[in-house]
Amino acid sequence: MNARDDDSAALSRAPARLTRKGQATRARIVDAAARLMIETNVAGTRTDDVREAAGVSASQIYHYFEDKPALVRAVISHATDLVLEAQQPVLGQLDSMAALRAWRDHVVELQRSRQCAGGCPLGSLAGELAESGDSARGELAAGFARWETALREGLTTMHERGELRPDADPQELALALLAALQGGILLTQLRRDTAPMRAALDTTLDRIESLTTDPGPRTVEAAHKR
Amino acid sequence: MNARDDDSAALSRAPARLTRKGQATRARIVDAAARLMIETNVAGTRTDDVREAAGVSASQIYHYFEDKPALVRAVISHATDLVLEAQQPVLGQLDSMAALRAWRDHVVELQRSRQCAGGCPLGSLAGELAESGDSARGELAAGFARWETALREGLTTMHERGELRPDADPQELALALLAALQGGILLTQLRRDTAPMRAALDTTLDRIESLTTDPGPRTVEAAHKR
DNA sequence: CACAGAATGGAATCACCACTCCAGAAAGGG
DNA sequence: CCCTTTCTGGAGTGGTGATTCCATTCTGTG
Repeated sequence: MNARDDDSAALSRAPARLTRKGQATRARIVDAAARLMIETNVAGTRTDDVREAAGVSASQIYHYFEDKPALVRAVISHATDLVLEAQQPVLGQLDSMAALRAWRDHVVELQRSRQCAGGCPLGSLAGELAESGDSARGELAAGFARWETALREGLTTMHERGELRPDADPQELALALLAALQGGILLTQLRRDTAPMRAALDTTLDRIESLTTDPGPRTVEAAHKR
Repeated sequence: MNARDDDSAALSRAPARLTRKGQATRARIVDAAARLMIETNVAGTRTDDVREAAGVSASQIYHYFEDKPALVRAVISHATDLVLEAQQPVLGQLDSMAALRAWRDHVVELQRSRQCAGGCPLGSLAGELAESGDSARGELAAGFARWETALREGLTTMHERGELRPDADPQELALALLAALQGGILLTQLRRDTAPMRAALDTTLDRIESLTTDPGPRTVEAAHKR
């Protein structure tokens, strides 16, 4: 989704120019670090674990990154790419209730397939790093902003087409959807059960559907009032 | 809310009987540890920080707790008490839309008052410890279960009174509300702005209101269809 | 008030882990 | 194909932080 992968500057200590081989090594380090840090946690991941998983020597890591925090920043950015990619292609076309419901099914299935262990890659990094410095927090906020944008664009399209009532706010609904997903996954992770995330997403989607101008009798409200 | 504060057994290494003075010291340790671990994070909180903040000597901590994980478990339980207490008395009577909206205002104000820094005490512990062992995860799940119960009871009361439609599910709505709050706070923490948590909570509360049997023209739907 | 168990101080230990150093191999541009 | 720059291996090392030990002082009870 994002060829440059992460930083534009100042994240690496490495020389300005990276050899083809160097780029590959750097990518392997970020990839391995991301896997480990996301599966368990950042604090518990030692540089030596990364070293082994990436198949590099100790000095490599410090050849490409200033220090551990710099590596963590690269991991956050990479995690954002992973999360957004994992939701494609459906995330790019969230402009109908059917697409939104399909997206919901997709993310629920994603969690189910990993036995509800591990949270959202970006969300679990956020929980651990939110108060560990402004640079990490900014990186995380930027990641979520990209995600929110994807959600908002679909809702905005529906809004502009007149499929959502004029008084509906795509921005607010996108935020609510993202929050419902994050909170839902957290509870799902703790209970090892998808019920919380299903409840959270369905409730928010039902709300969105109730703001739909579509005359179809699909909402609970409509069914009730009929 | 909970006099015994946390464990019933096996959390302490301390002798079966605690002196009055011993109880006070133990409480001071848990209290200091909780403050530090919640404000920043668990991994970054050293036993020596706790020692200093609690005004005890190093051996005290190990007199009362097996090891750091055991202390962390006690902190989780204590954090649950703190969170639930901070929402009283409104949390105990969430049996009307007015009460729910008041609760929403209360938790938003709570975040605003701390400049949106730091997440939910229980939520941030959860994000950091969810994959750090089953005992911690169980303790966290238990904490959220207590919270969810409080929310569900209010909604169940409304349901039984007939203020919510028969097809509304208090259990599901309580879960959705808790998830919206957790996800909303996480995003709010990252952005240092209450907008995400307001969006998440309002959207979920609007959904609940739309499941209300109250004839009053208070919902957006009602206003629109009028 | 004696004494057994509990509480305390603080120095010492001990493992662990991020990070450094240096020497040598590969890359790639002119 | 030479020479500069980048890449790599791997053995340190310095600091940190969890945990222990033991001597000493309190507490509460019979």
